[in-house]
Amino acid sequence: MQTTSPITMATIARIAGVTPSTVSRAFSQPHRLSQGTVQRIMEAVRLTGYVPNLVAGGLASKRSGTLAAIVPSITNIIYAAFVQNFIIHVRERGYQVMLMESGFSRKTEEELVTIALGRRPEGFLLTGINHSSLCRSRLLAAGAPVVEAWDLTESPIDVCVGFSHADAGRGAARHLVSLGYQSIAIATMDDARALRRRDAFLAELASASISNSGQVVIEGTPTLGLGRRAFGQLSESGFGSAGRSAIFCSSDVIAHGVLIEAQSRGIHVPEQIGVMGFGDQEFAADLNPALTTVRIDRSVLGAKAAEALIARIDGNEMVERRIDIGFSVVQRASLIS
Amino acid sequence: MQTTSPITMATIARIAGVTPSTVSRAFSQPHRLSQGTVQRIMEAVRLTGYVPNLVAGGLASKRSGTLAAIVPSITNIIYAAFVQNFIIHVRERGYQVMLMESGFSRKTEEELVTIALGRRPEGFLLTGINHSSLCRSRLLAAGAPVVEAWDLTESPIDVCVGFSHADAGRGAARHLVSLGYQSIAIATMDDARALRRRDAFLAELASASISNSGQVVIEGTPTLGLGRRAFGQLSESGFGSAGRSAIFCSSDVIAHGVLIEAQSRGIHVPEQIGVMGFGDQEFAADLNPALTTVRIDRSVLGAKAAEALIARIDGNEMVERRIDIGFSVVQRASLIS
DNA sequence: TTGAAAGCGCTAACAT
DNA sequence: ATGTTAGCGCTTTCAA
Repeated sequence: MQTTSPITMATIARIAGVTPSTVSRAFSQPHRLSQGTVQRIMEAVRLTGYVPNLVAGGLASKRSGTLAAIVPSITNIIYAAFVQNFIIHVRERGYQVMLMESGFSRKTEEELVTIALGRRPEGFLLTGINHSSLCRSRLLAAGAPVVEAWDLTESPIDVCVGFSHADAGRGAARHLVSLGYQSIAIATMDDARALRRRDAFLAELASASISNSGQVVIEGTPTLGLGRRAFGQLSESGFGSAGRSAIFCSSDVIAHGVLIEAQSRGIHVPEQIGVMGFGDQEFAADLNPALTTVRIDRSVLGAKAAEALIARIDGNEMVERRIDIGFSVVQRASLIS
Repeated sequence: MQTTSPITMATIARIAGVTPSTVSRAFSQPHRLSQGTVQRIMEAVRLTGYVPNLVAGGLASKRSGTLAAIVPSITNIIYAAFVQNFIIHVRERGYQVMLMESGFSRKTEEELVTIALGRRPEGFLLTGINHSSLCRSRLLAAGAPVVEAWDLTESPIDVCVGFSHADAGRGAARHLVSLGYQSIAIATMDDARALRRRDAFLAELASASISNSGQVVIEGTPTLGLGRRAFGQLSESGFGSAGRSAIFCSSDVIAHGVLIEAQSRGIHVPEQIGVMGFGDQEFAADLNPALTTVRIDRSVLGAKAAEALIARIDGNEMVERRIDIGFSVVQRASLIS
């Protein structure tokens, strides 16, 4: 479909009685043209409903006006909210985003990068710091600015913006310990970042001489059902029957499932068992009891990622290569304080 | 950023000892070339890491390989899941999707269509049948295939795929009536489709001589908090104190909020009040009690929309212009059966 | 302030 | 089976 119409810049030029280059200037630098000319051109544009072909423009100028964004999942609200903010910010700067979904697979991500490369985006937004080596090398070869979000590393492809998952895991553990919990379990997703949080979480517990009272690793996308099942398993293996117990979940959704399963088993939260989530998603504060969680500011993350990527595209070498947005623990009713 | 490199088809041609058109054919119709040639070309590609410039290709062939999709919100799981399926299907056919968010605003949608048009997508996926007249005329002028999803109309721009919201609202009302509910309230979002469901819902109640026992119209995006508040209002205005009561919510998320608020007020569902949602989102079956709802098959919707759009792009005029995917009522524990 | 000319990197007849 | 020749619709020097 050549869509729009056979109306091109030449058409407008003819109607306005100028040459195509003048029409081009009327769009890109109208102030450098005489007022009358610009007016005649705009009139012709209105008359014909002409919409400049950005694809052709991109080819000629070598600026596609396009950014590629690859996230693990767009149905996972945590990434959706993040990329939504990113998109809003870059749109203000005139960029269009091609959004792709890797499904947490490095292989898929690599393929998507290749596909995206074919459209010559001016920059890339990736999720995480874990990429296949072919993916890295392709990106490096392309020389396109790259922002890796949701994590930090000493050696980003270009620049990374996120927070330390180890610190977050440790922070969660410390919070539970400081509240006096002694029997602590964890229900974690199996993606790299969640596992990194888990490792630090368990290490911190160990250093506080609290033994890990149960662990469930969940595969796939976090859902209420998986959260319910995780708590079911833990509960049936005896967790919660001794001492002050709490469970840390690697996602608010899982924590929510745990809350529901506990409720349906007649186990009271936080009286009998404390529950802690991760993410501070929209719904966390509205649950009953309200969910204690680790807050990640997704809108700041999206904004910073956009800002950094655009700065890099604009050739700003001064951009910090490692932007830490931090996190915070939000204490709510699902844990006894 | 000209990204990738200065490697072009000419580079590959030189290395492989052929002309650029041969290289082009090696990608588009390798079977029409001698094996040796293809091999030499692919070897050169591998060697250099060459990635064809689809932007240039699109310009020359007048096929951008791109589709524009505009949804109300990507953080609303219902649209995210739908568009996710759509994307998966069209990718199989080699299409890239530029995803945009209208925020339920017709004005925004119109602007996005204009922006998208500049990139000459081969087709459009829109949400709903309600568009500004300028939006419609631009699309018509462009002559691009358009699929309007999530609703049905006798006069689509091109083709529509969805279900009857009036039927769905009526169906929900009938279900409640058939279960013997006599005091019925509704909590609805304020978007056009939800309001259409409400109107049919209330009309059906009236024709069954059941008076509407309360109505809350909610603005914005459905959240648990809004659902809780809606039930709070209803409850405080006396709803639920007389007769067999139920509340129909225009979204599962709202219904979930209602469940939580009822629980926190010590009101038992379904014993004291029945709750019915809309959408049958992933979590509906995992709530406690499991949520009765109207099921819309979002994966079928996404698939059908993709299928229809591609058929239109392929010039198939035989495509049905009105594809009804229907809906069904799923009875679960949140209503007494 | 505007025009002329030369591509951007590729595809698509048309030849051979 | 491959090469030649024109563009696709725009931007961008370089002139005037």
